[in-house]
Amino acid sequence: MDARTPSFDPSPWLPFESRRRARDEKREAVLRTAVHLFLEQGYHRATLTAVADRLNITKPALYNYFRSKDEILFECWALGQERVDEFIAEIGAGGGSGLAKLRKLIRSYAQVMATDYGASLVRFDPRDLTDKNSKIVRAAKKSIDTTFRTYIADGIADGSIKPCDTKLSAFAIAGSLNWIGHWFRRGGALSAEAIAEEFADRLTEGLAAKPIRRKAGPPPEKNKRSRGGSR
Amino acid sequence: MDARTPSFDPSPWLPFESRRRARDEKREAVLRTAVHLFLEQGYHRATLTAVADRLNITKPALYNYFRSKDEILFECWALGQERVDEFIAEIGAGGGSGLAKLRKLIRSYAQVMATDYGASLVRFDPRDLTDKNSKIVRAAKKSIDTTFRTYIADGIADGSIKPCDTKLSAFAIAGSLNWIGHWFRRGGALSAEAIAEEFADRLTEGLAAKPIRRKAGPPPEKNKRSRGGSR
DNA sequence: AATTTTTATTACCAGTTGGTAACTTATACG
DNA sequence: CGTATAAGTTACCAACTGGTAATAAAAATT
Repeated sequence: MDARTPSFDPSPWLPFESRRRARDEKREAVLRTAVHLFLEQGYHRATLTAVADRLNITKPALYNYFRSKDEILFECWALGQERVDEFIAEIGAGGGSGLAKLRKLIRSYAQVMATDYGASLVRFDPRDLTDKNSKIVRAAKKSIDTTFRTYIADGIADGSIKPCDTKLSAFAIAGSLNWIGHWFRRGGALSAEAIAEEFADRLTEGLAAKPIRRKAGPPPEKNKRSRGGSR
Repeated sequence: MDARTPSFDPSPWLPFESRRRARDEKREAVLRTAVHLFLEQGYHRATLTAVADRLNITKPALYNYFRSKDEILFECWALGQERVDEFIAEIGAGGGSGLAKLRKLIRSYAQVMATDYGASLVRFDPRDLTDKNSKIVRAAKKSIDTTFRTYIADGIADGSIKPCDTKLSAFAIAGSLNWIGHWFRRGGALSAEAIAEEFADRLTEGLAAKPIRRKAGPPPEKNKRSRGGSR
């Protein structure tokens, strides 16, 4: 794990690279610890001293990597948003009907929500950020909402989705997905993938113009219930 | 921008007016102001001084009615929970299939979510409360979840709802509903009643064993508007 | 080995805010 | 009217916590 420069290293660049990498690694470690603690205790209750303690350093050391507590919060959010931007770009680049794109969106979004950085997209309060960053967050949220609505509208236009109120439908779907960030627990009864699959079906069942083709077997079977109690 | 309209003052403590209102009325006024401010600024950013200011009194005066800030928070939550308990009792007392009960539940829950006290059920963090109250909140949340699951299971049992994963279905529905507390704005384009109606349809469309009977006319039209609030 | 740069620590401060004590004023009541 | 009680106000504090020198230690560079 130690990326220290080997003494026999011929390149004068590698030391620099490794140094930079070490720094980035530490920065990331701070974020990982911070997002975890912020989620666990809540942003306001979680102190920087507590974050530092978990990293075996002291509070002022954190200021070598971040300028302020709210900057850390913002970076956590940004990492989650990055994931979202990625798959949205992917889906946008690919083809398919509006319904198909919507289902992809749901699947990907659900899986991101099941991660710490993903949860930070909905569990943190933008009002804790600077005005500037708060605006960025709001714009991103708006953009996600627009994506949902666009795909739904696309689906209505191409006939894959029944005519419906795009705004309310988008809210309904986004609500179910965002909620994942609140109840999902790693290692629980449900895997992120299973949730993603199920939600892609469930949340579009009512919207699909035609019944959704299942992977195998005839439509619904027995009551497949999962063991209760997570939360 | 829910404007603070200084044109009229809902506070019982009018600057130079008689101060002989009932104690309970004042207590309620504190809660109304507090829940509003807590939602507007977030619990931690909202100071008791700010709450008091809006009521034309000073911070220590608040302590005539409440013992602490977190007690105020808890009472706000409790008022919202009271509404929920009420309609859950009502629905439980009435009859109907599992699907019918579920739809009633969705309708009522959606409408409560569109109120300040309702939103406080999902916008406030139980970790800000004392351990004791925090437990009460968690128990209540669990109970709501159980209600959702029970109605779904009832529906499956009586044939009104297609076999499905009760846990995930409950989460999906609750998520959509809880999300209302985050985006709903009074005086916006959508009324609480319209949202409630639409959600009762949309969120059960995929679950219903048989197509839902609409109030009138053939299935979906473009941009259908649900009108006529029941209840 | 000496020097510069990076990284971490100790010590500390400032601003905020929930909460309290002492005191004052208004209302109810005998 | 005079007294008791409830309700408000002013003044204040204690504790917490984000953030900042000043400084030491470690690492890289020369």
